[in-house]
Amino acid sequence: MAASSIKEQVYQELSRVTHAISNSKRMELIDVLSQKGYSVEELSKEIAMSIASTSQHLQVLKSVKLVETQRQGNFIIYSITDDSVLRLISAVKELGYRKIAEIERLIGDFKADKNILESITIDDLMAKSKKEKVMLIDVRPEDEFNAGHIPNAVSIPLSQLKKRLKELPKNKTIIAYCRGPLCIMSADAVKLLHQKKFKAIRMEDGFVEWKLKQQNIPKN
Amino acid sequence: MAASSIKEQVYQELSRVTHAISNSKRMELIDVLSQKGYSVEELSKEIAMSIASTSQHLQVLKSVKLVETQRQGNFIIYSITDDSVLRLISAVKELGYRKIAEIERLIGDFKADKNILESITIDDLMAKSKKEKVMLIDVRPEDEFNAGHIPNAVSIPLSQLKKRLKELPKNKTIIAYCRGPLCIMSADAVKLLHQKKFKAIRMEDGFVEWKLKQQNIPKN
DNA sequence: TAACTATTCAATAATTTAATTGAATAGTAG
DNA sequence: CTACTATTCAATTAAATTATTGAATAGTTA
Repeated sequence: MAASSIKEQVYQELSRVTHAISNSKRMELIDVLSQKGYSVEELSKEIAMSIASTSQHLQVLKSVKLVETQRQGNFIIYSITDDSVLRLISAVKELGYRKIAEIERLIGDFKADKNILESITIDDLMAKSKKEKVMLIDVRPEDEFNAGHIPNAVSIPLSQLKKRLKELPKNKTIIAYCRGPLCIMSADAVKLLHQKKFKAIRMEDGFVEWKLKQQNIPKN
Repeated sequence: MAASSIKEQVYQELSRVTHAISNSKRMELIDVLSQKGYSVEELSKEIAMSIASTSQHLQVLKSVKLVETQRQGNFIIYSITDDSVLRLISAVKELGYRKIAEIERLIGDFKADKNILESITIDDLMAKSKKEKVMLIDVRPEDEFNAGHIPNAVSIPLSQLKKRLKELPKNKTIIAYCRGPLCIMSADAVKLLHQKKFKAIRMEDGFVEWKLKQQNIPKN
C-alpha cells in the first residue's frame, strides 16, 4: 500500500544519512570539520588520502547536507552544516566508546602509546575552577581557536608553547585542551610543561564536547 | 606511524556502528525495537522481509551492540541495548527531518495521504494540560504500552477504540499518541474520534521522544 | 527421548561501494 | 584575456553488500 511505501522511503532517506558516515574516512572528515572549515586539499592531507577521493567523499557528505561549501578565493571551504551534525557524531561516539570493547581497548592503547597519564573532563574542570585558580589553555592551531573556544581559554598553539612559557603562572594549575579524546596536542603540551616544572594537566574534552554539554543545560 | 593507525582503527570501529544503521531495513528494525522487544518472526512481518534476511540484519545490529537477545521459551527476543541507541536514532532523525528536503516532501505526502490535519508536540501537551482538562490515550498495542508509556496516559489500542468509546469524555480534549512521527495509528484514532464527535487531536511524539526529552532535564 | 520449531548458517547472483589515475572544468588573479 | 589552480568528473577494477533459497542447528516441549 501507499502508506507503507512512503514509510519505506522515509527509512531509506534516513539511512542515506547514516550511510554517509558509515565509512571511516568520511567519519574522520566530519570529525576534523567539527573543529573548523577546511579546504579539500587540507582535508586530503589530514585523512591521508588522494585529493580526488577526498573530494568524492565530501560530495557524499554534502549530498545529505552534513557539510556545506563556500568559496574563499581559489579554495572551496567545506564545513559542517550545523550543530545537529555534532550531536549525531557525539551520539555515535557515546555508543561506541561505552559499548564496543574493541574501541575501549584501542583508546587504551592510544593513551598508553602517547604516555597520557592523567586527564580530567569538563565537569572536573568546572569543579576544579571553583575551588582553586586555574589557567585554561587551548593548544590547537590559532585558527581553530578563532573559530570557537571554551570561555576564558587562552590560545597558545602547541607549536608556540616553548617560546611563550613566560606567559604562564607557576602558582596555578594549567589545564590544556585540544580537539578532544583522540587528539594528542594537549598531552604533548602537558609533557613539556611538566619538564619545565609547571603544574599542568590535560583535559580530554575539547571545544565541541564543551559546546554540546552547554546545549543540554536549559535556558531558564 | 603507529599512532595514526590506532586513530584510524577507532574511526573504523565507529563507522561499523553507523554502517549497522546505514541500511533502511535495519533502520526500521531499530525503530520498531525502540518501542519494545520483539521476536525475529514478528520483526520479519513488521519490516516485510524473509525471516532469514531479518535474522541476518539483526545479527549485524547485535555485532555492534545496538541490540541484544534474550530467550523466552521458544523465541529469541531482540531488544535495544540501552538508551544510547535511542539517542543515536533520535540524532539521525533530527538531521534527516531537518536537512533532507526529500524527507520533508515524503512526510508531507505521508500526512496528506493520511489526512493528518493537525498535531501537537510534547511541549504543547504540557502547556495544554495546565490550561484545560485533557485525556491522554496511548493507542499502540497493549504490550508496547506495558513496556513503557507517558505518565497519566491510558492504554486504548487502536484495535479496541471503537468498542471503548464510552470510556472517553466528551467535555475534555483527547490527545492520542502512538510510536512517534512516522506512525499513523494516532491519526487513525483521531479520525475515528472526530467522526464520533469527540474533541481529539494527535500528538506526533511518542513515548520514546518523551523519554529522551526527560533525560535532558537535569536532576537538580 | 522424540518431535517440533524458531532461528541461524551457507551458497549464490545481482548490485553497490571504494580507491586510483588521468582528464576536464570552473573560477581567480594578474 | 590568459594562465593558473583547486576541485570535480569519468572510467576502471577489486571488494563488499544485499536478499534469497534451502539446509542445518540448537533448544524446548510433550
